[in-house]
Parts: sequence; C-alpha cells; structure tokens
Amino acid sequence: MPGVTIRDVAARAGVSPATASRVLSGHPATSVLSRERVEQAVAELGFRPNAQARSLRSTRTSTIGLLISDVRNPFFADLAHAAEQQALELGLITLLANANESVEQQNRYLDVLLAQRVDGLILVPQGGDNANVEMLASSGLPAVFVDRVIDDIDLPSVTADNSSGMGEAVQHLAELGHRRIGYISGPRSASTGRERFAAFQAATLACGLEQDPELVVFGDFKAGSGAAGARQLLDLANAPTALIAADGLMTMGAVRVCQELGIRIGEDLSLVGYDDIDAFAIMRPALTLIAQDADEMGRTAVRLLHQVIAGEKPEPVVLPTRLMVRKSTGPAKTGENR
Amino acid sequence: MPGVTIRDVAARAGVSPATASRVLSGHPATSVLSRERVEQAVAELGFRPNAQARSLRSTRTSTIGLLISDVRNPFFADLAHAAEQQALELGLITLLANANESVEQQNRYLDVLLAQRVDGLILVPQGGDNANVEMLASSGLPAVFVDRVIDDIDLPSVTADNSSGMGEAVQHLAELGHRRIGYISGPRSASTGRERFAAFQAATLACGLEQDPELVVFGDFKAGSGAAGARQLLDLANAPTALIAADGLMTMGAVRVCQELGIRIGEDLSLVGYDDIDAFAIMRPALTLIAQDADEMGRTAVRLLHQVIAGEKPEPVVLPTRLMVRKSTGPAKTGENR
DNA sequence: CTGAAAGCGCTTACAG
DNA sequence: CTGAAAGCGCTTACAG
Repeated sequence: MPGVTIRDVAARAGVSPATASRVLSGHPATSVLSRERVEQAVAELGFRPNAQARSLRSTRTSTIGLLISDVRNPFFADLAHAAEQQALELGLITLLANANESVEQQNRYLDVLLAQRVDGLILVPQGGDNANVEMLASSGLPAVFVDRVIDDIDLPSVTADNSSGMGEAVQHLAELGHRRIGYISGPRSASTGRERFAAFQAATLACGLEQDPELVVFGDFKAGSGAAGARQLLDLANAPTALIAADGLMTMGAVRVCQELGIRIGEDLSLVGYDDIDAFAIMRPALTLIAQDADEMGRTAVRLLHQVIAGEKPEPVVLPTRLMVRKSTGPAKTGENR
Repeated sequence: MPGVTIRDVAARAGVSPATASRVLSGHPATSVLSRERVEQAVAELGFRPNAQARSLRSTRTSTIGLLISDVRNPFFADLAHAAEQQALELGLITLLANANESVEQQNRYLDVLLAQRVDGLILVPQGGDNANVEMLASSGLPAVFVDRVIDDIDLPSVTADNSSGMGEAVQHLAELGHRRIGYISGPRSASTGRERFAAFQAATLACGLEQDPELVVFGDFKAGSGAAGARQLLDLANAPTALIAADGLMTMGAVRVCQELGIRIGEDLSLVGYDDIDAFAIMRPALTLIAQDADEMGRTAVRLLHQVIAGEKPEPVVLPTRLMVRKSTGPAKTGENR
C-alpha cells in the first residue's frame, strides 16, 4: 500500500484518475466497464485511499470524535461502547479519546480531533479552562455534550436527571431512620458534581436531616478520592450512619475503605453508590445505588450529533435516574455509632 | 476557525506562507520578528492548522492508533489508559478504537486508522479473517501486537506469560484437594484463549487431575459466555469442585451465576478468576485470581511501537503472570458435591 | 460517461 | 532568514 495512489490505479485500469475516483466513491456516472477495471486494479494493487487527501478535498471524513473523561470508569466505557455501535449503524466511525479527568488533556485531544477534521464531536466536558470548548462551539463544527454540560455554552446535550435519583436515595435513607448522611461529592467543576450535590442538599433539607457541613467531602470522580472521602467521614467524632457517593469510582473507593476498616456495609453503615456497574451487583451485600442508563446516553448522543451534522438543532435530552434498592442500606443504628 | 488558513495568517503577519509554516512547525530558520508577528496573527485569527493537509505533505501525524478488543473489559480499559499516558509522554496522541471482540469491526477500524495515516498502530488482534492484519504487516506501517498475537504474522509484540499463572492456579487447587476442575476457556481463535487452555491442560495432567472433556467449556471473553459456561459446568451430574475462568468478564459472569444458584464461593465451590480487576478485590469473599499487569503491558506496547517507528526491530516482550490467593478458594468438599 | 485541470491547506527543497 | 513554486493524493465543477 505504501505509495500506491489513485493514479497508479487509474493507469493500471486504463482510465483517468477522475474516473477511478468516481468508481471509488460510488459516483453514479461510471460505466460498468470502468467499474470492473478499476475494482480489479484496486484489488491487484492493494490500493487504500488516503483519507487525509480525500477529506482535504471533500471536507468529510465520516469520522466522529468521542472525548470521554475516563476510560477506566465503567460508566464511560459502557457509554463509549454503546455510542460506537450506534455510530456504526449510521455509517460513522468513532475515534475515542480519553481526557483522564484532566482539562489539559481534554484540550490537547480537542486540538487533535479538530485537526483530524472529524465530522462531529461528542464531548464530556471537563471543568476549568473552557477556552477550547468555547472555540469548538463557535467553530461551527457539529458537537454535542454528553453527561456533563458547560453552562454558558450553547450546544445540544444529553444528560441524566441528576436530581431525582439522588432525591429518592436521601428519602430512602431518611425512611430507614438515618439523620446524618455523609456525602462524597464530585468536583464542583463538573456540572454533574454540582447538580448531584445540590440535589443532595435539597433532599436532606426537605427530609429534615442534619445539614452539618462536616458531612460533605469533595472528590474528583476517581477511586482514590472516594476512599479518602470515606475515611474522613468515618473518622468524624460524630460519624454519619449512611454514606452516598456521587459516582461509580468513588463508590468503589468507599467500599474498599469500609472493608479495610472492618465496617459491615448494610449493618454498621448504609451505603448508596452511583452508577449501575456490574461490580456493584456481585458485591455482597449487593449495593443499593442510583442508576442511570449509560447505553441509552451514548446512543442518544450519537443520534443528536447525527442530527446536528444534518443541520438540525435538536432539543436537549434529559434521561431519568432511579434508585435501585438492594442490600447495602438498612435501618440506622440507634444509640452509639458503631 | 472554519476557513482560516495559513495564507490568512501569513497575510495578516505580513510574511509568506512559507515563513508562517516555519514558525508554526518550530523550524529554526525564523527571525524573532516573524515569530512574533505570526504568533500574534494566529492568536487573533484563532488559526488551527489542518492536520490533514499537514500530514498529506509531511506524511507524519504524531498520532497512533490503539485497536483494542473490548473497552468494557477493565483489563483493556486499564491497558488503554496506561498506553495513552505513555504515548503522551513521547509526544504521541492515541486514537482508540474498539473492535468489540469482532473481526469484522476490527477490520473496519483497521481501514479507518490506516486511512487516517496514523504513524503507528497497536493492535489486539481478533482471530478469524486475518487478511487485513496481514496487509497491515506487509504495508510497512509500524505496528505491534499487544496481549494477543497472530502466529504467522511477524510483528513485535508484548504479551503475558499465559502459562505460569495458570499453572500456579491449578497446582493451588490440586493442593487443596480438588480433582475435578472446571475450565471456562477463551475462544480458540485468540492466542490467549489457546495458550491459557493449553496451560490448563498441561497443569492438570502434571498434577494428575481428571481430564474429563466435559469439564471444559468455551466462551468468547464476554460476561454472558462466562455465565453460560458456569451454568453448564455446575449442572453436570458429576460437577467440578472448582472453576477457573480465563478472563475477567467471563469470571464476572461465573460469579453472577454462582450467586443466582446460591452456591457459596470459597466453600461450596472454589473459584479462580482472571485479571486483577478492582471489582474482584471488593467482592466478598475476595477473589483468588491470575493477575497480569495491564498497565505495564500498555506502556510497553507504546515503547515498542516507538522503537519500531524509529526504525528498530524490538524483541518480543513477555510479561509475568502470577496467582494471587485470596478467599474464593478453599479445600475441596469431600463426598457429596454440594 | 469521461478527461483535463484546478485546487483543498499545508510543507519543503531550491535559490537567494 | 525568506519567498516563489511545486507537490502531497485526492475530488469536483466544467466541457465535451
């Protein structure tokens, strides 16, 4: 393939490069004879069109970028998988990029993806320096937000209702008699971090639970911060009887700490996780959690992007979240805290 | 950005496109004055170089492709993350593609990645139709295999020692008194599937365990097949007292089935998983497993590819695997099988 | 249905 | 240090 160009193909087929190009791109104005000859030449030469040159001319790549915040987070892995399958159905190829929960890295990939001239971009925006995202939005390149959103940037989006599932979770714990609920929050820089936290505060207020600021600790959506947060909350002189973590990885960290500390989840402490991850189903006790549909979110993002590419301006989509009650939540221990 | 080209920048800076290009690409032969002017023009215009055009001319993209077999498999997610970080350190940007354990999809992405003219490619090859991979190998594009390998294709590779960890696992179970070990194998189309299975057979033979073909079932490295396999093995009239699954996802499936069946892992049944996944550490009982270092594998793959790009021909690397004994394995139940 | 020609946006010897 | 010019590999009006 190296060095085989469309002129080689054309020469071998005895046609002009223009005709070869038409055959290759399925243009209707080609004769059967040309088609046969060109196709044979392509096969013989092992010709592989140079996408760079092609899209330089035609300005389409049939490729979309999907910039997620963390491949290692099962939620995003699921989302990416579903998005990619949906894209395939629409004839689009997905190039995945991993921001690794870092704005700097996000911005770097943003540059690359734009430079590669993807036809569109699906973005889980990081918080922080939005200059590049603003540039993206104003560049006219079809783009949509998924999962997270940046407030002042007007792009179609698919997000989850970060409020209802959280509300159900708090109410569930309140009904079990918990008064002091510890909260391991996502970062304030992410819309999901802010919204879930706001929902937590609103719900604890509505249920008349304690509003002690000590009960809230901020993490970064990674496991380490969930572990650190759990440790800090459980070390409190007046420790909470229940914990909610605001994403899957932080939940993992919290579970690990409980195990290290010998705390029996579901008995000594109630724990509500976030995201319906396989690992949470096989844990014993199985984890009560706030579920969102990662697959649907990924598929919807691609569909929205497809509409944007087609020139439409789709409305924002908000997907439901819901509490799945399993075995990690139980009645609050009255009297002493463990 | 749309429409802003290097000539616009040059015009605004009062220099030729050639000079603008030199400044942009850090060519030494530029005056301070030109540099300043061009940089200012770039900033004012929000110019973003077109990577397509650039690499069409220079034939380098500073981009590598990483084609993995399943994003949702934590092993590959970890590997991808580590590879990407290592690539960044070497100034390379990673475009991730997900074959989804399908040759067809792999081949499709292979086409795209080649068409995008990545500077190199890291590939977890699927089994089946190798035509495209052969083409890749003979195309001269720098490429390396990671995790899996295709026998007759001579490409540098980094793999794990699929034999030693498996050997330890079988021996461990034998020492606990297990005579009938069920094995949930990966597909024969993958080198890892074949090698682990061969190691299992060799080890059971060496330990003098039963060689009943009924004890082996073949899956596809996905959770569903692990579940189906476990169910089939546990339904046997003469069911095994221990199970080994050949990858992380199939292990997850097997665990799920045990739980559904009310089988107590570590007591009624010993279970050895594959891959050192977070979920397996927080399970109760914590899972005994065969661990390989996904991070190191990802990093090594990038390093090898980097060498290939530099014109070297690196030796294959084989990383160790090892048994981590935790709580899911115990003495074989004598007498009745549950 | 086909070909000659121009051009997509850059980079790079070649002169100076 | 700089510019004019050619060219990377395609595609696409424009004529015919």
